[in-house]
Amino acid sequence: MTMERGTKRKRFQESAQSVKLSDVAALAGVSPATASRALNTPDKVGADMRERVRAAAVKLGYVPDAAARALASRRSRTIGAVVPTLDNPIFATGVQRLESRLNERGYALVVAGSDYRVDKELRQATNLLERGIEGLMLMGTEHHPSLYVLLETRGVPHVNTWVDEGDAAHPCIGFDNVEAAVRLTDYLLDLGHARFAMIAGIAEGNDRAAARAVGVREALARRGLRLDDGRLIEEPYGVREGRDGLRAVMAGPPEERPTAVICGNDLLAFGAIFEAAAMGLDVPGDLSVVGFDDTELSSHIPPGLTTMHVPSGEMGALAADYLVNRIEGKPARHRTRVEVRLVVRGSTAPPRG
Amino acid sequence: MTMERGTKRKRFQESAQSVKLSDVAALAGVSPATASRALNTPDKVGADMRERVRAAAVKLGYVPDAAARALASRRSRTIGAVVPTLDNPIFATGVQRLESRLNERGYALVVAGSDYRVDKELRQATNLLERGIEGLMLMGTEHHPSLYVLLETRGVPHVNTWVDEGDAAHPCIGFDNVEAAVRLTDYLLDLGHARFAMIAGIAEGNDRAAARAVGVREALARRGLRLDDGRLIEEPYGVREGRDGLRAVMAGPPEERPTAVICGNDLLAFGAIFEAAAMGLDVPGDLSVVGFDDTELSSHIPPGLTTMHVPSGEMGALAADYLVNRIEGKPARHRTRVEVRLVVRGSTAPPRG
DNA sequence: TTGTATGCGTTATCAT
DNA sequence: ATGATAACGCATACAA
Repeated sequence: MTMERGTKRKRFQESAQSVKLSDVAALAGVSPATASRALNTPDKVGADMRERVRAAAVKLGYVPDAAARALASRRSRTIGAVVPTLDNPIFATGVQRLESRLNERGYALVVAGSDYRVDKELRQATNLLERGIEGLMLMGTEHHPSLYVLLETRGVPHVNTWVDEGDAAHPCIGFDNVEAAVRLTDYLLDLGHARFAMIAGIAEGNDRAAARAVGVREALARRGLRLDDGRLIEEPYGVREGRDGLRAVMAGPPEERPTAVICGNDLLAFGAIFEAAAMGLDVPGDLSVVGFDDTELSSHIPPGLTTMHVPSGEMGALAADYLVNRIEGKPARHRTRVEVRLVVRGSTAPPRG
Repeated sequence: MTMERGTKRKRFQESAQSVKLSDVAALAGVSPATASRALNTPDKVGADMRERVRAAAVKLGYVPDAAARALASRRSRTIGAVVPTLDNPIFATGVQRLESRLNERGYALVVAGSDYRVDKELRQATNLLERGIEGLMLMGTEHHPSLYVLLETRGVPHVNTWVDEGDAAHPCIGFDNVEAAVRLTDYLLDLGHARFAMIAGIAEGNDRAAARAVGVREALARRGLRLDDGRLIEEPYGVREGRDGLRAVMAGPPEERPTAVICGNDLLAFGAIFEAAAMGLDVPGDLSVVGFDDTELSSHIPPGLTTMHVPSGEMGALAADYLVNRIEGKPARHRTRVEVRLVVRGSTAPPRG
């Protein structure tokens, strides 16, 4: 007994098989090649043809297979982003705008988190690269060396955001964190403050946090001042941590305490403000507090947080445009600086005396 | 003159050609099939073979082509999420944990935003589907009808999060927003409040926001109370909007004003608290304010926000597990409820009198 | 355990 | 302007 089989049969999983381009072509009575053209490059095909194919596609509910398309065209129309975490609202805003702009340009976004660790960042980026991303958005300038060679090797465009690399070693969209911190500190110095403390972010694995601390020290040094022992503490970005941090840097006899506390970001500053209140300290009467980033709450929280505004969303959108332009061979600025600006609100005042 | 040509040559773009599996196989002196197995299913191959291939892969810097792999295996190891926006920190946290868990399980995440619009949600989901996602996380229960048929047709697992669908029409991970709002309102009622106002989220395109308003009304109705004219206002989620909202619902003569304001989420509640202070109202002395979600700031902001805690991160992680389990044929609970709990802090007090 | 052959669905080359 | 047809790089059914 001979077993007859069709020439074509499903070989692997039977798959709730969806309609493919050849089905559309068949229904429209054209070749797959023409169907492909009708759908992707409508102007390179006759008007009637175009419509027949389109109609067939709609009728069958045709959905192109991205994998096949990517394999054949070597284009995934997907870009990747690896960010420290989405838990910081300021990063979330950046990713939000990145996706939004990417979407407008016809690209999808794959995100991955690094937890502020260069090794995990490398793993995640490798992962995304394997998945065929055509561009990569990174945060900061401090990356695993292997990451750059990987990117170079595969010829995948990338941008470092939240930083402005003076040597232009890599494409970047951002600002000089050192200089921004200097400006913030200068503002406080000009107000007359002389005793400072800083609640910084964790420098390890976070060049922006490190740079901000450097900027503060630099500005103080220029005026012959410094952060005394115990007046600089590093904390993970968070409100709870800001409270802890404030308590730590306010240790010691009242007359030696700082009159101004500079926080590595606004979350820390919120915590510092809350803790100051809990300690019976008046902000800005007894203590000035400044932050960094400028989140939605910063302008509303009493007494209003003086902070350095960082255009997070703008950087996300610019990163999207940069990457897509590079991918599509359009002109793209290698280095673009965004404006950070000091926003003065109620949390600062000249020291008494 | 005859033009001789090699049997194999590059046909399309010359492409900074990366090394492919066959290269690795050649170097290792095995067939591509064996190389594939050595890399993907190490246990189905000899130990020495395994090592030789691995070494060759490393030496050549082999990076698999996800598109080809996806096409051949019909597996992308990618899941998608379409969320209203990443700008709400509570959503960002959910996505963060989703990605984190997905990563642990070997999957990547593609995110897209819907801006609270079902039509955009459909477009985005379609997009992700075309890109080969194997699972989809959605928020809420109100989706475009076509979305469900699409998902059904392609046989792609999905979950609705932030909701608990009583009829179990679709897989879900979340809680009953109506009931949660009832509990929150009951708490206020038990305290003795009798004049209420609500600053709700925009119900259009947001079933969670709508459900919360329903819950508030329901709880009030059970005690013979209601939201008087002008005491219910819808605002987009935001601090600024919370301020505006408070001003609106506090209109009228003092003796008719509400003693309790229920906010659709914590951002609105923050705004309400700030605006109350600006109006010279003491919270909770003159006015009780409650929120919904419980963000990082809620426990720190003076006087402490009474709110319904929503385990956003947990839902993200559970969604990841659900989707991956479904994809990999492992058992997965169709409907899982997460616990929301009332967190009482300083922003509420019995009305005077 | 390993090799051989084929097909995944699409785009692009070439000829018409 | 349209149609054949060969890759794209990999994983799998099947034979050995």
